[in-house]
Amino acid sequence: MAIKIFNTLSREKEVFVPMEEGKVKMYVCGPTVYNYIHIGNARPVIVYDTVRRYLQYRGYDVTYVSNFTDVDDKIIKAANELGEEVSTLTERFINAYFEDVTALGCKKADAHPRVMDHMQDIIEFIKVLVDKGYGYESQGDVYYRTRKFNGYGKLSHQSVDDLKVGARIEAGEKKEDALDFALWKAAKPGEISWDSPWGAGRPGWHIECSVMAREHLGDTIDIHAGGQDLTFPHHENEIAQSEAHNDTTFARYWMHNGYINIDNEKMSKSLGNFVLVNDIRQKIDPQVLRFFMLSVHYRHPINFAKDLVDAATTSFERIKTAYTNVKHRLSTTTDIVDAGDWLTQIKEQRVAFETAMDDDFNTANAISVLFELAHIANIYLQQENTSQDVLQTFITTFDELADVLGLVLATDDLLDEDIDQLIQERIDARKNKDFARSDEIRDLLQAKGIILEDTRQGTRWKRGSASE
RNA sequence: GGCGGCAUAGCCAAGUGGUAAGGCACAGGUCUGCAACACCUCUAUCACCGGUUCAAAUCCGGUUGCCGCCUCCA
Repeated sequence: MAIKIFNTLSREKEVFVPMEEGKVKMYVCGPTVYNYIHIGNARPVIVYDTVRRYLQYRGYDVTYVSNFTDVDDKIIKAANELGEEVSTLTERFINAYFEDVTALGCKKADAHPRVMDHMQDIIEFIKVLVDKGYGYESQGDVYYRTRKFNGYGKLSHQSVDDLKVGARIEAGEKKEDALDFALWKAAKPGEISWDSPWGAGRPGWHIECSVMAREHLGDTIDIHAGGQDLTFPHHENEIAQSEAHNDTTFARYWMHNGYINIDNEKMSKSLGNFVLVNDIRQKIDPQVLRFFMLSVHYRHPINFAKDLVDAATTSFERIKTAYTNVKHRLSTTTDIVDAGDWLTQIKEQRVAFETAMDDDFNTANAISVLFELAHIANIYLQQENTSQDVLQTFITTFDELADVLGLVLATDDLLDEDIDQLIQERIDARKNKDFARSDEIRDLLQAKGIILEDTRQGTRWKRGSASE
């Protein structure tokens, strides 16, 4: 089965065929680092990390690049307000970014290029655009001549004339056309700036991605991804810049993820409903956040609300419990019986998982396969005798499929000595039918977040939320 | 004005022509010393109207409601 990707360019699911067999070049637009990231920023990071993981699971050698925008108006503003150097500020939030997304189970990209480090490349790139007639200087600014580029509007499926209706024309316009956008902005007094053939200034917002994608991945990349809102103008402009410069296709597959709402409202500063990953992950298990995000198809909107996250916590728990219970059985029994058709059943689930992921990374369905696997495992655990082979295959399958989603089902299995002792004491108490003492210990441990479950194979425990 | 998305059970959410996955919650039952975990059973004709078809949640037309982009934005 082939992987299909919904390509914004064609607005259709297309069979994914990378340029070079077995290799995928992928670029994901990263954050502007002037604050902690919010959960809306986190969605693309999680989604495309999952895309990458699945491509790797499928055997592709993936080169994954995601940038940091560390030169920008908002950054300059924030730095001024805090009386901080721009680079100090960005360094701080880049570190925070890595902490946040690592907690969310995202692997680092192969490269995390920054605008600061590509200033010369950017200037060279703009020079070429100017030489080719796609760029023009105007009072220290350099603009891109959108009407000169034939394909302008092909990603957002808008004609240049339709776009023009909505374009804002500011007073003192220095552009030839309202649709033109800045490649280079002249520095205002006191601002951080770099020397260029057009005077001191800094890059426009869109040029960085064109340049860094090219520097790290080449003229053409396989997958370019980002949030839905980047389609226009950001990605449209990237195409205009790169294709005018490189004389070839910039990105072959464009992926765009949907938005996150908070309690059914758009997350916005005016509503004051921003949810920072850094805050929320102190309260909600980041693994649950990831599970929650992946439980909805990436192109659909997600509504972030406490009730829904609570439900996700319980749901995710079901899978983890099944996993833990299989492990418990594996460690407490040595029964050897024939595997029967169980291995086939497990295999079927793996195939179902792949089918779901092949279909434009349908993680919602992939997760439902995990539930199905958990269900089958639970039924298997009811068997009098089990096969080590089957149990182990359950574990391996759980591990591998969950890993594609960046989820970890294993929990640490170390207990404090005194807790271990209490569990032992309770086992003895139950043998002696001293249920009063037995229940007392169970309540005591539950208060500490240890949940006990008695089974035919003995007492097992798991961590849960500590009850008060 | 242009482009696009969404509307599926109490809640969340898949499904885009063949008669509604999965999860949470609820109810009944089994298991258990009790419980927990789990298992079994029960819970929808898919916003509305019309059309195409042997057959539509799924295609076409229309209506209503919500949302996004066109301006910094994941």
